[in-house]
Amino acid sequence: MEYKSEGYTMADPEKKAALFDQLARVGKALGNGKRLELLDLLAQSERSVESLTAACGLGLTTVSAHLQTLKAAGLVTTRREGQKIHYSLAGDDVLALYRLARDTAAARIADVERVAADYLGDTPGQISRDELLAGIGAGRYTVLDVRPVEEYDAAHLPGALSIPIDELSARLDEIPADTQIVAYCRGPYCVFAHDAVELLTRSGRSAFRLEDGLPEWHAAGLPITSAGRA
Amino acid sequence: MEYKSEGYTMADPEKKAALFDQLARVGKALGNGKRLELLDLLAQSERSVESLTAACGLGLTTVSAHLQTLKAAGLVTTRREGQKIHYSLAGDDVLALYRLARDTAAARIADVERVAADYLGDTPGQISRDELLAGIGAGRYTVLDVRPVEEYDAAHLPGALSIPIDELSARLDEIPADTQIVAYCRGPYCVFAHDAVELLTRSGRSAFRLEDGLPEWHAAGLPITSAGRA
DNA sequence: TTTGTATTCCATAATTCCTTGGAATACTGT
DNA sequence: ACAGTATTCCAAGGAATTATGGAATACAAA
Repeated sequence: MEYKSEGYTMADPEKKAALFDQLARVGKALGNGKRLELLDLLAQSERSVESLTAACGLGLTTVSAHLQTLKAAGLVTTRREGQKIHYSLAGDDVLALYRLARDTAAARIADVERVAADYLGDTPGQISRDELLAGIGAGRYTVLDVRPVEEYDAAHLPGALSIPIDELSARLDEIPADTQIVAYCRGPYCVFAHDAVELLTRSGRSAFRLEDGLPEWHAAGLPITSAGRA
Repeated sequence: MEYKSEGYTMADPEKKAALFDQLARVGKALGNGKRLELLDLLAQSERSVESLTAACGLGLTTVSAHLQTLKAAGLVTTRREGQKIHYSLAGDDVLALYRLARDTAAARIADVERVAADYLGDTPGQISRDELLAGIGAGRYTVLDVRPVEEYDAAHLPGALSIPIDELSARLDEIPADTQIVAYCRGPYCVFAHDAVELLTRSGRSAFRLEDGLPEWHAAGLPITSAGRA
């Protein structure tokens, strides 16, 4: 019994529990794999419920319910345009929170590495943001964005070429010859750049994967190009 | 149907789900009020299961189960000493994660403010870390640590005086006369400093609350005094 | 106003989480 | 070895979460 009962006036333990239960709502929102997938998508660009549904393998109403949970936790906001409602991250602090939770899991849970390797396959040659920045200055690389066009349109690395991964094999000739290629995608747990590098390498090109995706580039304070809407 | 089906080779959605489920384990661990209370305590100092049980109003086995969850998520580690097992945060990154989740909730969920006010009572006069640092240099303040002695022993602000909140009314005479008092405790959602300031003010002293607690001071990279064990 | 579409609300079943006593385990200290 | 203590494991009931169709809502477009 090291600790006294702290019984000078004794703060109400029910009120304390109510407070921490409220604070836990953010954790709860982060505590579901499908919701993390949704956040990962929203970290790229705002998207409608329908579009998110198509991308994550759940029913429409289920996705809507998850989005309600995220919204109630203050992690996402909505904007109406025409008859669609576009969800987006509520701010850069939310992106930071998502990344920190994800990276903490990766750093401290041994299983993550195993499951990630199982999903992503072999790790291709990678370069860091710093290496890419240096290489861009020297004109050494062609930077390739292999995400869906909508995400490229929302924001992309300056000077990046957009060829979505599912069109890559048919559009190889658009990539300047005799350059090294650096492909990037949504982030460290996105398969697109892995697959792109594999395909490019099989086609005889010299290709690398940027070790992080666009959200991490943005979070690092590096410049991005965004079309800006209308 | 904005997004193509991404069906070039189609990564296995089950493996993707398995990966994000793993990443979600950290969020799950943060998604329970009682576990947040435990983290808040562990942010002060390492503690045994028994000691945590006394402090949080749950059964021993319940606390043990929560600690297992936190440990499985990699957020805490254990150290045996004698017959007790001491739990502590796994690292400063875990503290950063806890703080970011908590502060995000506070910033983005309106209810938090209301429930916090209900628990903490009236907000006393507060000063920031910067103001305190400036004032210490000028010898203007007596810094008062009102947490339990064990937490003070683990780490405290340089030069702070230790008087636990439940002994404060009996030990008022230990506080140097004719100085302003700055009381601090576990953090923004701890009542101790609120109560201390109220008691001191009623006793005719000039007292303020440091707006954050020791963990935030430490996280800001400011110096602390720790006894070091043994 | 009417029609059509995107999204949310509701009810429900399957699953997982929380809490708890009692039993089992892993040590320490003698 | 033996007794004692701190902690974890186990089983079980109750509560909360998740996924899902069908109905209701909130708009926009005509």
